[in-house]
Amino acid sequence: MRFMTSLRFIDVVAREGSIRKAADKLAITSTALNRRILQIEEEIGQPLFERLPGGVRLNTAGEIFLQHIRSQFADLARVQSQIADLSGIRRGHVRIASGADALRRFLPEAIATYRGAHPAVSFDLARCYGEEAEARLFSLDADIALIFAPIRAAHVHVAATLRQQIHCVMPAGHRLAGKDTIRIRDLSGERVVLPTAQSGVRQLLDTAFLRRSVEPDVILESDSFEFMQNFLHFEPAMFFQIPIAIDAGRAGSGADATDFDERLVSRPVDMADVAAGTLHICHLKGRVLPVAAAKFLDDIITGLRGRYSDEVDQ
Amino acid sequence: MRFMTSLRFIDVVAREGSIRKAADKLAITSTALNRRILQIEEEIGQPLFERLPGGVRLNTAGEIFLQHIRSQFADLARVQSQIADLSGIRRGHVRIASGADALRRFLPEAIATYRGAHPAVSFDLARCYGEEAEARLFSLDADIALIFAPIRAAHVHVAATLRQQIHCVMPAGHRLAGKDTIRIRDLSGERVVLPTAQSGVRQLLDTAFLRRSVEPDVILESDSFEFMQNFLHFEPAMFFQIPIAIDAGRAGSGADATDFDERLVSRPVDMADVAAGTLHICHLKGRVLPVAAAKFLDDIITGLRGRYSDEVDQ
DNA sequence: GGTTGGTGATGCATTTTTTGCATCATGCGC
DNA sequence: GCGCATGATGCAAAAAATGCATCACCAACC
Repeated sequence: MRFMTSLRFIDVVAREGSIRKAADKLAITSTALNRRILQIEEEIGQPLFERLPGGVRLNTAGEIFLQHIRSQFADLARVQSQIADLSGIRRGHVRIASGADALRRFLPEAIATYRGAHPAVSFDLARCYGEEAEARLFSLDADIALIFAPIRAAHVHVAATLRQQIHCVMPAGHRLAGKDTIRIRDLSGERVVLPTAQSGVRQLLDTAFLRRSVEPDVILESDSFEFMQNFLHFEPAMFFQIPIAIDAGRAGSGADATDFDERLVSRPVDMADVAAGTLHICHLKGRVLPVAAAKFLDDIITGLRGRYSDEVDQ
Repeated sequence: MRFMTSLRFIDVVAREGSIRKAADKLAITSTALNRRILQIEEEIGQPLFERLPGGVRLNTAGEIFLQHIRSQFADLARVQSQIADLSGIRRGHVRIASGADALRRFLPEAIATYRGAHPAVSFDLARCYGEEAEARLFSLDADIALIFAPIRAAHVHVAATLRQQIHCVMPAGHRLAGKDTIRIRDLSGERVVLPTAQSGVRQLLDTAFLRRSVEPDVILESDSFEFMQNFLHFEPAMFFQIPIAIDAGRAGSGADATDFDERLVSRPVDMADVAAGTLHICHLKGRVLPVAAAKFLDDIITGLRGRYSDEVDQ
């Protein structure tokens, strides 16, 4: 889009914090970029950046203008997908910000299913924690966010929620593997691997341990499910996750997904000890999503409702 | 705004229905304009106009894209006014679509008052009937509309309403001038001047005449209050209007404005005969108005509430 | 049926704009 | 004070937009 280049340049400069770095990234000279910015500032009638010795930074006017630029880009993408839609080719691009939970099994299958129906739609998947996911919605870097944590910002619209009980995962031979549900007090002194502090699962667990005055033996912290799962093959510890990280979420699959590592078992934590957390499926409030994103959002909500009808809301 | 020119060109071409005419209006050659349009169509990946022997017309993709362009312009104006606002100079531009009623006394004073406080704000005032006013909101050619008629379109947000009883205006010596309220049956055979069929006042009157089976002697139709008012100096007829067309709407002025022609009197039509109409003060639903427009809207609603507290809603 | 007057599209020379190079001025950290 | 980063600016080259002349097309009209 030729007529948008100058605006895109401003976005990049703002992100890089330096005209020269941005120029590198954009494969043009810093002088050309510098002059484009000076020109736009002149047209606006006010500077958008403050010049610091180490680079540039947006001033207030710049922040307002940048937000406008980003919304223009998002809107243009929506319009393009709408236009492409009328010619029958359902093409488009969907950008998702998701926590590691949903990203593991649920989204791969959901996206593959969607792409089966609409092969011209491409996806962009960013793994991030709640706060960053919200920021991505706001900066229009993501269309849809799946957040397993409380929603902080008022500008986020929650399209659907899914209640998820925390599960313990442990080797099949673990002394607690025989139980149907795990009580928090069973974990006292037990070797556990915790997710990172930013994760929603971790926050629920911390609350529970504190409330029940239980102190497990925390041998490791990780933000990678794959790592934790493989680690359990070598040391008989346990880690925690929510069902959506195990199930693919498709209707008809069993309580545990068929291909979940058979040497491990997953048992729910008793609801009396740890409250169920909530997976929020959201987008930016007041924003009209591109056709593809809106359709995909609709599809995953419908899919979840089919699989977990009781736990889905809105 | 250099980076918006191509988009503005598309808007003009769509309005003119011809590349050459648009080129004239834009003071460039048709070839340059033609190529800009071809280039954008190429960037979009689809034609936006269908080429007809007598010119061009938007196709569906073009209509979608044009709507996007207009919303971009409106949004840019808002952003600019927001930016200007931070530097203390409260500058801006407010575009109003209004019926003749409000345009007569109310808006001149309201605008003058506002400009007294914010001299850098300029105004644009288009006189039009209900449907056109709604269209102007939709095409983003107006920020605010004052419509004395039912709202038809769903995309219009009504910020406030003002109930207005219809009044008869007649020479002071008219045989009905002595009455406090006028009954519709009093008008049977009476010489009256009616507003044009599109006006909200006319529609209320037509209903009333029909319901009461009263047939006045319609000697004239006009859409100009000034004309009707002056006409009454020469022939003892009567015409109809709503209070806001007489009052300036300022708190503290009498029941009739001080400078209302003293050879004429205005008497309300009995409420049993003609229902009060509603003046709608509205803007486009979902749109964030520029600072100046939002402030002005707020001001006039506050002003009306002060003057007609009982009749103002929302 | 040819003519006229309108439309948008296109090749080529010209003008305008943008870009890149070299250089300057400035401020921070060592 | 020196080195090293930053953004700004003068000037020439490259790229893009523009204008002119012309073509192809269609509808209305004589």
